[in-house]
Amino acid sequence: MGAQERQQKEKLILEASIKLFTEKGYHATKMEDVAKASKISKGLTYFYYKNKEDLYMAVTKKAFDELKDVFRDIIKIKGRNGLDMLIELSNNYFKFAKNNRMFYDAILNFMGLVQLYNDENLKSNIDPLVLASEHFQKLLEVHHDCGKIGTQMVVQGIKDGSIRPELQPEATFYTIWAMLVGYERLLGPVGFEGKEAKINLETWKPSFNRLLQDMLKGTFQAQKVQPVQGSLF
Amino acid sequence: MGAQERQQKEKLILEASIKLFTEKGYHATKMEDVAKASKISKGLTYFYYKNKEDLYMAVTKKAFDELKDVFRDIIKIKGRNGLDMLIELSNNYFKFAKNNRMFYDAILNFMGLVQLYNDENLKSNIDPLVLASEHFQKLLEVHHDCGKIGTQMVVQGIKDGSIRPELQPEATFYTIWAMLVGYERLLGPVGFEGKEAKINLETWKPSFNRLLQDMLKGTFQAQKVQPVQGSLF
DNA sequence: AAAGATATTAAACGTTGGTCATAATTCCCT
DNA sequence: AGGGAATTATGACCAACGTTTAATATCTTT
Repeated sequence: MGAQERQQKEKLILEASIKLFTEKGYHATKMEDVAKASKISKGLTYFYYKNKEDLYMAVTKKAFDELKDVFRDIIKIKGRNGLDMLIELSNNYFKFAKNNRMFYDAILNFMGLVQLYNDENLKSNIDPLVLASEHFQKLLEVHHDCGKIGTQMVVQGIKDGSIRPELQPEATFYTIWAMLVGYERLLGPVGFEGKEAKINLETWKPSFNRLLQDMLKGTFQAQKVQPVQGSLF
Repeated sequence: MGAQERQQKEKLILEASIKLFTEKGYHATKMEDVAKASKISKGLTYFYYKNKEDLYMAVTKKAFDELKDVFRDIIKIKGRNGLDMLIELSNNYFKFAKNNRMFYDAILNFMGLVQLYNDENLKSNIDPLVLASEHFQKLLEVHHDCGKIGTQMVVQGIKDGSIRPELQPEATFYTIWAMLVGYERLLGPVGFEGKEAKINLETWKPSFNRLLQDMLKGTFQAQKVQPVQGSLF
């Protein structure tokens, strides 16, 4: 069995675990379930992955890859200005979070891990085996890849005039991404009843797009807007 | 032992667990550790809390209470306009997340749970014992309390003229909160090296405050800003 | 084909969340 | 006060599950 076949087998286990994690969640999925679904013995999973959490890191890597595809699908289409790209990105980002919840949760979980990782006092809370694992290390390398693509969109927008030139591309994009993270987590599930309208991610989108435009084009100004639900700015 | 003393004992267990969760994290803290620290037997902890996760829900409730105090401390000081309140709130929010990481993580974890809870397909992923627990139910009731206080700040701002009157207070506040959530999670740990400056939560704050003002006052407009680090808008 | 490296298994281990039978303590009624 | 019911408390026990290990099979190389 060469490196090729080994990768094949790793992939088999990985995909079985993705299926199970998605269906039942991380905790409800037992290592034996993964083994059974991969048609191997339980022990062998520990030959390919250091432990359950390491396996989850591999899943997380896959999650970032998928998210990166969302970013790439947008930037690869030519003939659109940067601002429009960012607006579509935001829509697709929410779609991704909704349709790939397990992946998205893995990404957020990793962001939490990074917080521990960057705090010397808390680093010890991370399982040493995970810390040392190649999957985790790889994630530390690549978890800004999406940010890099997004930054390109801002650069593009500045070039084509759809975004104010005095903005710092990288910082600007991370600001937008931070908004997306917050919106999804806080408003995605809420759907609470405001006094004037039902508020949820769907009714919010127009407001968000508007905010984005105002921020990036610098055209924000007080104006009469109809008090229609979702029309925040 | 009346209801009073029962509460006392619950509190004892709760505080022991808070201490341990904070020190070692949820998973590294064993129920026996909690029992030992509370000077009771392990079995008894299951008399007062349905299971470990239920105990964690009680901790989460405490976390929300603490966060609510942050909100209240700001609104109770009179003589400031709504916009200034929101700006100070954002500063204190980040401080809270940093200085009470375990609590803050509990809050974010609960937000994730709410996502499952509101999706009929995923509701079953929540432990039935937790679903039925009074602590979880209570959380469902109160987890918007902070939002209500924040909304009051916007209302106040509209009244005193520091915030544009056409904004919907509730929707506006949740937009701000969503930003805070995203900033903290995404940028808090990052501290990455941008091309022009080191970017982290600290250098970001001025930009964020500026963004807040522009959004709420409607004074956003293209203008020359020095390309100083952190001065995004 | 022997030696060595790699892959695979089944069984065993150790930890730990959760349960249970039982005991101690408190409460309440006559 | 006495006795029985209700409550509070214990710690041994169990089952589940992540992880390890020792033994075996398979492939690779020389």
